[in-house]
Amino acid sequence: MTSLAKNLTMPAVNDHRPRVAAERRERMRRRLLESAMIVFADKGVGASVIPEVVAAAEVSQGSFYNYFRTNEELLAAVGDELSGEMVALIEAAVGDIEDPALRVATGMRCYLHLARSNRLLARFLAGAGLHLLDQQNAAFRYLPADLAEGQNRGDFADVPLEIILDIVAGSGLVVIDRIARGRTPKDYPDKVVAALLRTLGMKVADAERLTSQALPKLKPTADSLLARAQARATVQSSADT
Amino acid sequence: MTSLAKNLTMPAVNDHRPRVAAERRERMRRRLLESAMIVFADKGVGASVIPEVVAAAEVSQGSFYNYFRTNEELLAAVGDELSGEMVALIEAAVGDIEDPALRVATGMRCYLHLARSNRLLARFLAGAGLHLLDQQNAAFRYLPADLAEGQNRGDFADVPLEIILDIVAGSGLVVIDRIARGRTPKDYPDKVVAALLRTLGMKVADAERLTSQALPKLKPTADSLLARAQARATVQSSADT
Amino acid sequence: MTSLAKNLTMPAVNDHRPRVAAERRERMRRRLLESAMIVFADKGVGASVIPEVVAAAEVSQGSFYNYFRTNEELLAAVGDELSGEMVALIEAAVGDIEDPALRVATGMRCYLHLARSNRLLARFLAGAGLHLLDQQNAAFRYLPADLAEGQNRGDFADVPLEIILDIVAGSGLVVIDRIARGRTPKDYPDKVVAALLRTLGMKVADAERLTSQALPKLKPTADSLLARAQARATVQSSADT
Amino acid sequence: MTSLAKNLTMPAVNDHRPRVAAERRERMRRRLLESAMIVFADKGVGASVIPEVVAAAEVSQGSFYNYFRTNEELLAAVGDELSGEMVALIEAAVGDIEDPALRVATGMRCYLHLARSNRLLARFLAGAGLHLLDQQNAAFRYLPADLAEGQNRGDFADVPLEIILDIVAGSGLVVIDRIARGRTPKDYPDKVVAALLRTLGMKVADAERLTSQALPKLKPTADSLLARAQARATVQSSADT
DNA sequence: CATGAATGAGGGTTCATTCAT
DNA sequence: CATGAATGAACCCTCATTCAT
Repeated sequence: MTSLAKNLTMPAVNDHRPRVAAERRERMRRRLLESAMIVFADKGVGASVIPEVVAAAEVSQGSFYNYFRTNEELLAAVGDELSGEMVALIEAAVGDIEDPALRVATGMRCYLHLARSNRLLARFLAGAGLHLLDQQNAAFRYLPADLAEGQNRGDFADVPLEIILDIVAGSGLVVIDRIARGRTPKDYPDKVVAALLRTLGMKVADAERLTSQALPKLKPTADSLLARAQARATVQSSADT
Repeated sequence: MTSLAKNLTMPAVNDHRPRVAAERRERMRRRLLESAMIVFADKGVGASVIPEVVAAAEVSQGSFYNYFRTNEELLAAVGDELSGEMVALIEAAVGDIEDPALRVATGMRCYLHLARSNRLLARFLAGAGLHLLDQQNAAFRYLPADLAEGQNRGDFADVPLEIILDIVAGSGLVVIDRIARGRTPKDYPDKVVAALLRTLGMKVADAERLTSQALPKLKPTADSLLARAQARATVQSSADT
Repeated sequence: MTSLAKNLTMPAVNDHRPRVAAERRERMRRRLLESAMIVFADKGVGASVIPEVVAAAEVSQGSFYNYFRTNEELLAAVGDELSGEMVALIEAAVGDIEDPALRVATGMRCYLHLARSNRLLARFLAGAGLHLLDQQNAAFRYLPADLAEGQNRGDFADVPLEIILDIVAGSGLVVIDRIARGRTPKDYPDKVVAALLRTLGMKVADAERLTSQALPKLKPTADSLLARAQARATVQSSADT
Repeated sequence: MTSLAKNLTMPAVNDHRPRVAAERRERMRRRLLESAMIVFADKGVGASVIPEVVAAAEVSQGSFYNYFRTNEELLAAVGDELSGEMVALIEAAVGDIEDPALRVATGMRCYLHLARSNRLLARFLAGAGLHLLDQQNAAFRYLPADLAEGQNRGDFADVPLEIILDIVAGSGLVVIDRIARGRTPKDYPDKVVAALLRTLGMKVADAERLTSQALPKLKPTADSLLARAQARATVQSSADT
């Protein structure tokens, strides 16, 4: 690229500084989000993370307040970012599935498998408990419509869907807590989802069939919060030992 | 030794002193537990209740430490007491039921209805989140055996019970959170339990049938923590308005 | 003893109760002093002994205040009692010695050997530091006169005695601290006293001679604070291991 | 890189910001050390100085913990600083003296005279009691070697030096306590040192001769902790009257 | 915008002391 | 007198937040 081309595509030479500044700002924000996710996963969302976050991010106390004003704002930011990344991953995996029952089943399996392959995520979500149920739980952006569609097609029985949603949310929480704590078998998520399909009125065998197909790989991109925080957390905890 | 001699050597058999002291101590402990339950219900289980508990109980800070040494000890005491009271109430209601499926269904309905009729309890349990799942959740003392029995008799399908337990726990949590938050229809608990019976592999109609029978009244005694704390909390919140 | 004889020697039957009471009171006081000596030896005289003292003495908090009103009063009582016992023991051992220089030397050796054979005493005195220098330091009731007498007879050089007293006091303190801390050779006290005789202007050889004679045994009676507290402390610390 | 280029790429070389910050931090630290020395001198080393130090330094409680984390750390810092200043002063005064006996004698005299001319120092050291004997007591960095040298040259008798060190330490403590408490004659330190030389086996006359020479002035610099704390303490105690 | 010191509020805990029984 | 619960003052410490540089 010649310097002429450069001048054509980029506004002006004195726009250089602001852009660099914006990039630096963005890098900083991401460092903070990574650290925050790790610390929230460690200590839960209830309490006093700022000191540890700034320490982990190697940032001054004062700087923190240039990015987030309260604990809650920080938590919300982490929750939003994670929610977005999870939805994107799962959407990519299930968007093409026509059958609503299979789409629901596969989506839920993806969600749980994702947590199972990213322990930091599981610990964060478990630590968040009921705090993030509405915003973050990817489920609730798509699930209602899919369930209704499945019900219309007769795949699910005629049961009240709001109650299904509550049960799905609660199951997700406890199941992810179990995943966060320790060793769960590889097919644990699948069995949970099969059970939830039964809750929807499916027969045992049908539920089993819908949850035993191979799943697509869910791979967060290298610059995602999911990937970066997981990497850092892994490094740290091995360093601890 | 004649009773005359006894009167000469022992100063009037005033063994009522220890007894009255023990009673006072017990009353104080109960005052603290009531206040603690109320405060936990307000602020959640995670953090810093002692100052508020002390204020609510109108007791000095120092006194608190004559009874409980940490936040956790206090929480455990409240949890134990509530757990005991709930188990006693529910046991009384379902102990005589022979059919395991009906017993499970009725027990769960009692649990949720109890929370629905005692908002303070619901708020406490919701605030406790995952913290008390093992100890307090009355469910897990009886549920496993009842489920196994039901499965043996063929009332439930042949599904993995550990997963059922996770789903029951999670559902309980979120459902109670919803109850704690606001207006839920009178039959909300029953519908939830019907859904959980489906999770166990029951047919829709059977599940419905098992959850539509009249329930026995669950009435905590007047000196129970459930009743006393609820009474105090109601008084306070009306006073607040 | 017949009951007649009893009536003759003892004031009257209704004096019986007060005497018993006084004895109980005295026993209690001694229990407290023992415990206090042990606790002071453990934690030093500076701080917060009352809770541990009442625990060690197995007495209620309230009772304590029937005997001592403050920390200092308690410390003073222990100091007085120990001081008295030590003076009595040492006086018994050196009272008959005519030669003032030998009397001084032997007295000081007794003092240090006593501390060396009663580690609890050493730890108490070391912990007391400068707090008890005037009252407790047995030395200062007799030393001035003995020193003056020795100086008059020409055994000691013509040196200012107040300064000698300061040095003796200070040496005593640090030496006892060393004894309290750990292993000191058996003749450590003797060498210290020899050094102090040199401070008084004696020749090296003379000092050595005066401090190498056999010492009388110093044996606290079984009901002395020295003996009882030492016994209890030994029991406790072996129980700890 | 020319200095022109430098000016373009680096924002005005404002590396004075860190420097001025470090200076402010250092001033604060010194304020705290001054106050701490004064408070330790008042209440002794054992206990609970932080609130008073904070008050004396007119600093918030929170600030204190930006500098020292515990009572002990604070004490150690004061002790280290004082130790360093005292050693420097005395070293300057005696470093050139060839004769070991004279060096020892002069060093000890300096130490005591310094305490006598700085009552705050005397009170601090007396309050420290046995706590700082090893670290702070300037003596013990140089004394052993000097004593050994003197012994080799035949200036001191052949006596066990460890015992001498104990006696010197103890004497120092009690003597400084006396100085701290009240009026001592101007030559009190000299007489003490003469006595200690006798302890080393010197003749009365020799000891006297070595301790009667004029001493160099020991003048702490105006920005030393010794000088500044003394100044502040004097101001305060006159203000109290 | 980054920095990091200063702040003050708040929480946790211990202890000497009092007092009803 | 013995008891032990109740008290409140005092201490230790952490943290969110602000602000000068």
